[in-house]
Amino acid sequence: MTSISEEISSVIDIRRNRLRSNLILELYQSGQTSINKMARLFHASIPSATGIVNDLMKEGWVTETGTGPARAGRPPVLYGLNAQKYFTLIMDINRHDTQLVVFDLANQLIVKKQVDLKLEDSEDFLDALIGETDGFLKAQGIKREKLWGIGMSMPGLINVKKGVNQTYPHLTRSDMSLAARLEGYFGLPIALINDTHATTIGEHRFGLAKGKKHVLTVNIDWGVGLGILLKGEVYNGATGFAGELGHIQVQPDGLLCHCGKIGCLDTITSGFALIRQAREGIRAGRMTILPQLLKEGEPLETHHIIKAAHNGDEFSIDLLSRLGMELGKGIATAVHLFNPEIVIVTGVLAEAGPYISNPVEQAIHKYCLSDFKNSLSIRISELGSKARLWGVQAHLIEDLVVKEFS
Amino acid sequence: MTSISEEISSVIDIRRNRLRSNLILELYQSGQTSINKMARLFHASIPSATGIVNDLMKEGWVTETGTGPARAGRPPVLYGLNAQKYFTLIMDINRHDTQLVVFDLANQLIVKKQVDLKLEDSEDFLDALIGETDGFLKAQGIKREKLWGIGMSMPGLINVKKGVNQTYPHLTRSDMSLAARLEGYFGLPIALINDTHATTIGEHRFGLAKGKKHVLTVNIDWGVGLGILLKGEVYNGATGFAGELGHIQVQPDGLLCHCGKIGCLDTITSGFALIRQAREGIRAGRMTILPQLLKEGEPLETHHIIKAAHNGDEFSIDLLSRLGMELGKGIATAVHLFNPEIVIVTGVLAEAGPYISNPVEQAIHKYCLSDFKNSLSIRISELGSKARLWGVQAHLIEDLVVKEFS
DNA sequence: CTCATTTATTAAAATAAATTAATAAAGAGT
DNA sequence: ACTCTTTATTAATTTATTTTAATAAATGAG
Repeated sequence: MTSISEEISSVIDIRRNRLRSNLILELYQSGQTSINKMARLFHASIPSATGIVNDLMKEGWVTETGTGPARAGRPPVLYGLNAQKYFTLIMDINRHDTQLVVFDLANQLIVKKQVDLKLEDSEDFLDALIGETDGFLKAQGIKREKLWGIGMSMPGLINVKKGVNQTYPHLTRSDMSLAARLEGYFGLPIALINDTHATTIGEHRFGLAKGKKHVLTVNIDWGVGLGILLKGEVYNGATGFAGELGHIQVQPDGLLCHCGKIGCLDTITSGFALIRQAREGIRAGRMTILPQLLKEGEPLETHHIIKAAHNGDEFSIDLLSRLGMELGKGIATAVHLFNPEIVIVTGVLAEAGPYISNPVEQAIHKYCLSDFKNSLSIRISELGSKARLWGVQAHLIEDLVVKEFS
Repeated sequence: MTSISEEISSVIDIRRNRLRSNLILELYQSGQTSINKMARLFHASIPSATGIVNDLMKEGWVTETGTGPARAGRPPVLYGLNAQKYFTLIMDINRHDTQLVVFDLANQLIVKKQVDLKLEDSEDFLDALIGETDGFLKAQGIKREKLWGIGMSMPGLINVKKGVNQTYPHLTRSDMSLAARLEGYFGLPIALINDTHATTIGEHRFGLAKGKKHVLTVNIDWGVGLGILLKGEVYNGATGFAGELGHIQVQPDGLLCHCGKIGCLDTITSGFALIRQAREGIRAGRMTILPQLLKEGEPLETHHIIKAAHNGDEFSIDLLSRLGMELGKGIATAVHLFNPEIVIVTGVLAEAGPYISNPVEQAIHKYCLSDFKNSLSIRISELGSKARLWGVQAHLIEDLVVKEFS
């Protein structure tokens, strides 16, 4: 026995814990696997894998989930995570609203609530969020003990190490970081992640990017975000800001961006820019059905323009097409630098479907060297916002597993 | 004993080989380490690490290299690679000439020969290269048996898996890839790598980027190349083309690039472009000492312009400064996408020192969000072309170790 | 010179894990 | 129903490796 002071875990413990966490993660990611497969995958013997799986079953982490297919002979028993061992709480926050979701460990949605909380840079926001969440959990009768941790996605430059969103500094009060405050209040581990990064993980684990190693996700919402996945892992950059496609300069004599620079991509291809362009066009007397779509006093939003386009409104189609071209040019730049296998377009503007994706694809063909194009596919997300929610979940769980079995 | 047909290596062999290759790589990269450190590093016990080191010593891979410092008590014995176990042959090829270099495993230069072979896209080139190399090895009395492998760096889009340079397709004859031909002729493993990628590895292992995790290397030569190192590893992209900064469009109404696109960065900021700009200026009658620097009939080259700038020639300084600004703008784009810790400028134009680096830095300040700048440093390489040579060497050895101890 | 301190070496003991083998179980095909 | 094939289970055996401990070696400090 080692004394408490010299709590240096032994080599054997380290290796055993590594195997345990590998197994848990594999079970989470694959859904279910046989012992044979796991043993081969992690270079362990079958008895030894069996032993660990049995331990994990005793501890309630793992259950038998059925049997697999067999060409001949006895079919393998499949094991999976005990989906009810813990639940997770996901807070998905954006500028329009906030979703509170509870998942089980099989990514099954348990309960969900859409809350009318728009992200803004104030101390009050976090208080309101905590209040809403508390109410939600109480109403649903979900005890803190049944929660494994909290995952939180939001737009902005997120410094993961510090647990801070630098785009919304006022969410951090005095000396307590955003993550620390939530962690303190709920007594649960928090995983903070940028919304586009989360989407990328979701698409990689469960969507169009499954099995791919090099993936870009373009998220067109209020601004333009780029999610990057390289060698099968999310890439964050040195300080977590990688992928700021929205603030590369594309027009030297363009408009002033909210970031203070001139002619950023954001000033042309964001949801914000689209509305501005539409308003300008309407004011200039362009023919369009857009004004008719608005109720008395209702402000113009992106979904109106998308709807108009789907109704054949030439003006709206034109706006989306121009936006797509410019966006495609920006994506072409990213493609030259990252050389990905797949680019996935997501976000509110992805609802515009081919009105966006066609010009994007066209621009990529125009601006990319053929060497890049040949190995590249451009797709509109099929998972939609589910990618982001599942992405946060995957990120959270991967984080928790490392913590739990360190 | 397992029969030959069922050569499935056991779990124990796999683990042991992994530890062996880890140790060898660690010894190569660190130069020398103590057994204690290695055991801790790779989660093995001291006796077990000792055993493997002793085996490796018997096999001639490892030698004692001295003793390390000790605050108190017996100083640790340090072990290192046996530098003479094998030598490596490095072929460093570019459009001006070719260098043949033999290193030992401690990266010490054994012999070096500069060969007057300019890279060109023809079958003859490879024959000439093989001939020169043969002669070089014979003249130096270096037997094939003493060589562990051959590392080869050259510009162009290199498909590592296929062993082909797609920019110079004629180096590949009929059905034999470039790498396969060399491998066949010399009977040695070949590691092919893009020159800028090699430079990046060199700077990371032995230069300014040592210890950094996220590094960009900008190589300004005939064209603009970008070397990318993320999470401590070189990043190649899905098909090995990542980092084609030179062919992102920066001028919608610019010049036609040799790649067929319009207004690529290459058309403004490459060595080729610099000479074109200088010629145009001279023809337009700009005041400059450039013509005086040229001997009768000598063609203008980049080093003339750099020399003129160092002599205070305003025209040349102006040219370099404009080029630096444009290059900096391009780098700013890459910085937004990769969020690196350090950007290292290398290549022939790096010789221009502050005439290039100052405007580059200025442009980055102008075009980068402050979040990126705060954690970023821009440096001119201190290793120069040594970075590339050592980079190829490191790449080759890392490759060989994996092959040798699989 | 002696002591304290640290690394090295070696061997013995203990443990963990792999390997092996034998048997059982669960289907699929004939 | 029987064979074939594969997985599962279990136990015995063997091997590898860790752990422990005791001793030796190397150095600096007092």
